[in-house]
Amino acid sequence: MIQMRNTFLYCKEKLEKNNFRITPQRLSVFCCLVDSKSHPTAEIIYRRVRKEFPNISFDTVNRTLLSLLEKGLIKIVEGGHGARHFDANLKQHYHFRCLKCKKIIDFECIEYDNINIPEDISDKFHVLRKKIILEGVCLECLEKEKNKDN
Amino acid sequence: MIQMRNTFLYCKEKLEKNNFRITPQRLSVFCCLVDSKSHPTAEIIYRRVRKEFPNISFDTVNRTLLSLLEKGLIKIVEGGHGARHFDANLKQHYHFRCLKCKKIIDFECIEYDNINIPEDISDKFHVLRKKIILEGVCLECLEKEKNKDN
DNA sequence: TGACAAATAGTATTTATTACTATATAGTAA
DNA sequence: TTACTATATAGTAATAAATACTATTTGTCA
Repeated sequence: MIQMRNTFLYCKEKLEKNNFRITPQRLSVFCCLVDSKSHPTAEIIYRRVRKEFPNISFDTVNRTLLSLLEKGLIKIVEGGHGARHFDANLKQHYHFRCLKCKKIIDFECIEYDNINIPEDISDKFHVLRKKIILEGVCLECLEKEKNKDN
Repeated sequence: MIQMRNTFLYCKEKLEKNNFRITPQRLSVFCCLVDSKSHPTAEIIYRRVRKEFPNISFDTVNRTLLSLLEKGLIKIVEGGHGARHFDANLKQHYHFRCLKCKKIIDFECIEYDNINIPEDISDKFHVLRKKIILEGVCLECLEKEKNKDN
């Protein structure tokens, strides 16, 4: 994310621009995700926000995430299994998924930024975005495999 | 799929090569998916196979799909929502997803086949495959939108 | 043909997602 | 500052998807 002065101000501004009411819960959920370097699930965000708002409900967290998603303020990172992950990094980027430990790594790539949309697709569909996911095994998991075999 | 003599023989052969026991249920599930042009969910396959095996259990269908997946005989097509979809088309191809009606369209693309793996990724990970998903709105849904507005 | 590892049916459990309703609150305008 | 109202929230329930369990059955191979 373009080096921001302050998560709180960034979030507040974004919410205002998108006609959201500024509630402490909503700000907290949004800030929590923006500050997160990984890709938390709704459940994880729920647990974190509860430290600040002990009786926030899961529904509020989830609903907030879905409404932020709808306005394009956050994105979903598909894990390929289990609960969905959220991501507040709006800069074009791609993901590597480890099939063993399920970790998801972000990366940027100019080549990928510039790939074309095939004509037979752009003829028939209005393409809004692209997702590129590389799948494989991370070095840690490869090591573990090796040790097992010996 | 490379024009196959016969779905049944194709499936049987693949199962044998991968040390699967040849059970009628397993063959039926696999054939059902291979014959499907779309990307059915486990639930859909379950309903279809039940016509042939009225008391097959959902667990058997799902377990079969997961074991085929593990051996690389089939793939998962992520819908981005709801239940996961399966695909027996092993030829490298990509997907367009309509964000409105959720339909998933296959397409092939030589440019995409040839994109490189960034060095900083191939250094740190053992990449096995890539997924490219284009997202947007299909023409049918665009039309529906227009009609609504008027 | 008999033995046995593996697969299945039937069902239960867990996990993830979405929905509901009474109450509370942010934003607005008097 | 206060009162109003649409929206958001807490608490909980319901639905949907994925996985797990066990007694029984069935492929496979000797």
